Amino acid sequence: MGFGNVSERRSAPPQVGVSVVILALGPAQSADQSARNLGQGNPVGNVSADDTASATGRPQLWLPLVKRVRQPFLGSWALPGGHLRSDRSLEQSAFEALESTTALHPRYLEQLYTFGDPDRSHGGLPMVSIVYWALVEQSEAAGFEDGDNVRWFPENGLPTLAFDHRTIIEYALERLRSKIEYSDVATRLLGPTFTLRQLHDVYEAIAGQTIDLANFRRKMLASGDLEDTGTKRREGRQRPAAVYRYAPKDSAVENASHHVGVTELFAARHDHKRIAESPTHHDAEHRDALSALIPSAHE
Amino acid sequence: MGFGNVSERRSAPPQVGVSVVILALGPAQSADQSARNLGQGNPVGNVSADDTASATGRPQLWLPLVKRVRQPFLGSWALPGGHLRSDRSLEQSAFEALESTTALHPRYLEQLYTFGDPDRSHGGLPMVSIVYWALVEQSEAAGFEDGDNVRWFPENGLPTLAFDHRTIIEYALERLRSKIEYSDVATRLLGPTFTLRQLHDVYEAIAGQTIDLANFRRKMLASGDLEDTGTKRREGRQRPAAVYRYAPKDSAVENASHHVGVTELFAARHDHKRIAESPTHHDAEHRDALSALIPSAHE
DNA sequence: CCAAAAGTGTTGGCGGTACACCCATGA
DNA sequence: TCATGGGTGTACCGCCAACACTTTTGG
Repeated sequence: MGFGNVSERRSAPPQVGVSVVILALGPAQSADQSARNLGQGNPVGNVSADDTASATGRPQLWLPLVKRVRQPFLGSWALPGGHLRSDRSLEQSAFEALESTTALHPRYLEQLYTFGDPDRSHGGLPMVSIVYWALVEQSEAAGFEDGDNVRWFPENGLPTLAFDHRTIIEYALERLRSKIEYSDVATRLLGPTFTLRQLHDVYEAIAGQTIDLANFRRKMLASGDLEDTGTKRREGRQRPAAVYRYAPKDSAVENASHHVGVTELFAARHDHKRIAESPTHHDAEHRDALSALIPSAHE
Repeated sequence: MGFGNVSERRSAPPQVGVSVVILALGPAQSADQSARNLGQGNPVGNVSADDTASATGRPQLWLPLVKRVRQPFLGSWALPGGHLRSDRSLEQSAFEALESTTALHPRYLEQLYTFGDPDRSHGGLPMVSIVYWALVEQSEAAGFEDGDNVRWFPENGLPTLAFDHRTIIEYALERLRSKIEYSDVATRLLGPTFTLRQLHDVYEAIAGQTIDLANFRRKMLASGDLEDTGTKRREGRQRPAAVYRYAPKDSAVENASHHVGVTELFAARHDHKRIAESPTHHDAEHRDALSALIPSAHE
């Protein structure tokens, strides 16, 4: 493939693209399905321990991928993305890449990392990829209808991916696992209301480990960020559970950057950490629908 | 300045640059000096000798800036940086930008964020800036010698900065404050060996709050990542303190991704969080001196 | 030259909070 | 079977205090 000789490629500025890792909760996958999809991809991080998760019907992360229509990696699955236009912000570009892939509305959008090593192009032009990750609301099977070149895959059953997209997805999952510990991202994967059991299952699914339900319940209720809607919801055929809504108290005045105990210093806490991944745009004067998805809007 | 018409600029790919926020410990600044600097953005250079440093005791963060030699923002201070070449990795580019600014050796290098909003160019060409942040070893005054177009500024006495570089620096400081809670970045600001008092002062300086010395000592020693060198060092003229070296046990085999209690899930811990900011290059086969600075190298 | 003072290094204890683990009750 | 609440033991941390070691200072 002739993309010019070495010196030309060295002097030319790299291409800039924006890609998105889109994550949503989906049904648990049975063991054999998982085995089929796993193929030879050999998933890395995922803890061996609990295949019981699928048995219990615990939800699972799914993500949409698109089939490449050109070389290199023609026919391989890849992250949704597109070129960066000079008149678009990075968030807008990521949002557009997301919209063109799934009809679902993102409830969270955050920059993940920028990949730009020269050897990641694998025969293509040198490419800098600014990668975002997004959370979309749980879609009951309906949202998982696959388009022509779009297909949803379970997180532990990914196909062979183009470029370094496998690494990127693993990194996005790490970020999600990390961020669920101190932010409200878990609620972004559910609908506007949910039961504590649902929230608990999401935490367990993403963390990949069991979490004591009693302590989880106590902690969530004690956080003051959950509001009882007063209604009840029945998941199975047992006793209905109380339905909650995520409604952070904020209070905005009191917790600006006051005395943060040493506890906070060693054990990260909500407010302190939320800004860790995205800059605070102090000078932003207008918040539109897009910026409401971006974590900096919470500060 | 004719950069072409709107449609040309819209269709053209944006420029890609790599900038670095370089941080180092330096002497503390007295109150009036900092007030003076904050006032009209007039730097001190190295006027403030170490008398105030030893007086107030607690060290402070300093960072080098370069004076712009072209429009826009000609004459303003800005972050060190340069254009991204297609044959350089992002880390290499950041490292080169760092090297061209200060003779100090970085002990830490991590991608911070990528800024690419169209309105940040302020009359220049649209520019995507991939920003890294670096920690260099404490330099006793000697390292703070200013070059022609390079000058060190204390973190709380920054001049007026070009573009959105002020925001970027604030974000880097947030990242540092956040990361000091669960990683070893504090040791990167000190030399290879240090007393617990020194380490404690760094934590207090960055966190901006007092930390109980007894608990700090207990926690640090209990972490198992500090190794007693056996030697003693005297800071003032009192009893000498034990000198430690950062030497993580790692053990690599045992702590891969085992049972992480719910404690870890809500209160972030070392190993779990360390990967939160930078991807793990599972396929990297060769680690050179540069990659030893990158957090992923610790995984 | 010696003793007390001064200043920091180092260790221990007490109390409160948060979490792991376990149990009880009721729908 | 699951929702909801409670209970106990342990580990960590904020806070306070005591002791150990080295130098300075006043006789």
